[in-house]
Amino acid sequence: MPELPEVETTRSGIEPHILHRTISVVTVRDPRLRWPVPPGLSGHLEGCEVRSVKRRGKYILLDCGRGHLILHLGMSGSLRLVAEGTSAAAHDHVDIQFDHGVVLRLRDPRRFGAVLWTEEPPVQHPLLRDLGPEPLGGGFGPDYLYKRSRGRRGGVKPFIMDGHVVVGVGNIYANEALFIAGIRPDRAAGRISRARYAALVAAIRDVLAQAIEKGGTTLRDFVNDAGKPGYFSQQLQVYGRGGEPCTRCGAVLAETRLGQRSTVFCRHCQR
DNA sequence: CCCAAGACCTGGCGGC
DNA sequence: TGCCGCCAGGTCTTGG
Repeated sequence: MPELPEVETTRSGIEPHILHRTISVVTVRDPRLRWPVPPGLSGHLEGCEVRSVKRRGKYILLDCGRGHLILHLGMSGSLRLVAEGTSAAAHDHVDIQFDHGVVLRLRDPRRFGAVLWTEEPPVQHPLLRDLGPEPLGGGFGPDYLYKRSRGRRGGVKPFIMDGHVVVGVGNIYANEALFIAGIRPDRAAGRISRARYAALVAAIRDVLAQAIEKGGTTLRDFVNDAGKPGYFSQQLQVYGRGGEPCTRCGAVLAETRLGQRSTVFCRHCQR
């Protein structure tokens, strides 16, 4: 999936095109996403004006007045804006057409994404209710991570990738942030000092904010709303560089698996 | 509660 | 060229 910067880039990219616009037709070509697309989705959405386009973690939230649309892009999902009448390609599962001739189109080859409807405030939805703080917002900081980590014996990388601890830190940026902070990904989360968590928090914020600023990293599937790939991946220091030299010390970067996720780090620079 | 592993999918790549 | 195993940006669910 898109990581948080890609989701935010998507959100900010679609917002000006659909905010205060009215949904005219909803087409579900394949409802088999992570959870089935609700059968009544068209009825809920058609005739609604989009009142806001927000994000919580990696969920994109459309306020439709009588309810909220919750979107998640999974591993391979993307949202694009196309002109009404543009033919759908493979994996274009859901279209949300607006009355000004624009279609918001969800493509998701692996179908790990989600399209859900809720009539409650979306943050009360079971999937969002227990999420940790936003990494770029208040409520996330060295003290918070330090306290949350006490007693935890698992590696710090799986710890910061747990959305119930902090949202939006995916595999790419977890690797990058730990490199920048000089912390080994497999170090027990509960045995890291407050000072080192301060460095980690700064690194997480830095790497995410920079990626958002650059419009999101692209590795494979992500395409922004203009249909052009992002270009941030060449700036990655460790992710995808196992076996290559560390940009700081030149040592060969180690590659291993942690929590079943590919993990790259420098044995010399990260302790 | 914490943690590791399994589950859900398709497509692209390297190796034989 | 074809087939096969492995890998991929997430995260919910299950079992110990």
